[in-house]
Amino acid sequence: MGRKSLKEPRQKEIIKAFYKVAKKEGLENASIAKTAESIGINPSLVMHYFKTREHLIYGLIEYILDKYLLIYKIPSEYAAHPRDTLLKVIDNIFSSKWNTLFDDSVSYSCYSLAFRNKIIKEKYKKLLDALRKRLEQLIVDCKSKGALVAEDPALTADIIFVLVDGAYYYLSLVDDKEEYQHKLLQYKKQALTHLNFVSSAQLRK
Amino acid sequence: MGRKSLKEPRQKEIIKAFYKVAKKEGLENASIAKTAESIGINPSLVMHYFKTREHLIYGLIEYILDKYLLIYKIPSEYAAHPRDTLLKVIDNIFSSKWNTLFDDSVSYSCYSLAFRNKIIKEKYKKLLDALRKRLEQLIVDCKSKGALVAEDPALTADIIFVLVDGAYYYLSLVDDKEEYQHKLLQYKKQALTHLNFVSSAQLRK
DNA sequence: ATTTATATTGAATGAACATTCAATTAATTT
DNA sequence: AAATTAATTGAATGTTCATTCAATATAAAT
Repeated sequence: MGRKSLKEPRQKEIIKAFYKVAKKEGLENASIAKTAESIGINPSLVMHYFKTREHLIYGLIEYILDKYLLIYKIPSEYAAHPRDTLLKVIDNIFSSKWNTLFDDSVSYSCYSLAFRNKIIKEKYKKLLDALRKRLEQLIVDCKSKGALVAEDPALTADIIFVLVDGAYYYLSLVDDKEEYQHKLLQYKKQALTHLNFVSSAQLRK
Repeated sequence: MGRKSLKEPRQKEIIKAFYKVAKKEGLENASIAKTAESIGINPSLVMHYFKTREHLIYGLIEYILDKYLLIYKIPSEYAAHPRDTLLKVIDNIFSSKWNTLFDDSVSYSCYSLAFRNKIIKEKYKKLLDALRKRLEQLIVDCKSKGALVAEDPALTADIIFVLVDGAYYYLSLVDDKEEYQHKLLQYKKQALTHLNFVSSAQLRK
């Protein structure tokens, strides 16, 4: 009996609002008051659903992960063939789609908190590992079909994401659109080289 | 006439203090009051030398650059041979020396500010480019001695730093010492592979 | 010793902050 | 309709913050 709980949807709503404020003004300026005001609720309500501001940030990191995992969502017409799937995912990673998933500014700010907060560190590690695991699985699928050569799929996936993270670390500072596209393509080529795809000619042998 | 200016040394002293506070409590918690107190001066004095807190951060970024450039300082016994120099620098980059240069937490926090502040963005871009340029020069030196094959030294240097930045992005979240060392070695090998050194056997030909 | 420029202090400002607590409102069950 | 449970509000707390301004102290030059 009693009133139905609105906990889950409310929490998600608050996290989304918190993210929006952080995106606009920076995580360090994203306050509970601003968050509450942006969705027309009382600041106390935020505190009701999140013990502290830190807990709100924990929620935000889970939200980041959900968003980033969307790079693995690809149109169903690709999904039938592992090779096409993997190539499409690489396309997603090295394209403007990456930036539409989640604001890098917020992501880096959350990341920097990991250095002084164990829980955040664990959550972020989990995030990076989740992204790697999914890519590893795609590589394994390709390998089993003979579409590529990979001695150690986990390592390959890891190196690819090292490239990705390093790439956007630099690219985020590049304003010139041409330079941006040029570099992005270079980095993508690097990643593809690493993936060691078997050429169609070789496949036919 | 009038009193001698203490501007430069005082500014540097304040920046160092600011860095120390940021290292300990996080950049977002590094206040002018705490910084001033840590070196026993009045907060107003900080404001006297830095118009705003932002200007203090600008100074901090220049300080970061100075520190990071120290990876290129190597013992003189290596300096005679480009190959040894480059290898030593790679050693420096992929070793615990990297972390002693500058606190990653502070660095990432500054970096994240680039997304909402053009000046910081430019300064950080300059920082990354400076690190790349120095490495490029080392590669060019090696190339001219025939110690390695590099079609495009600038690109090679860029890719190496993409690997470095991506590597530490992940490694900063790894607590397990063994895993850390293992991964670090893997990443270092990647970097060395990219450098395309000519083997001593080939050199003798 | 007076002038001059800079260093340094001290007090005050108002704004924003996270968090608390008690009170009220709204929905659901018996 | 009475009881119950959760949602939501409102007011208040004390702290910290960056920044300001005027006042004072100190050193160098005339």
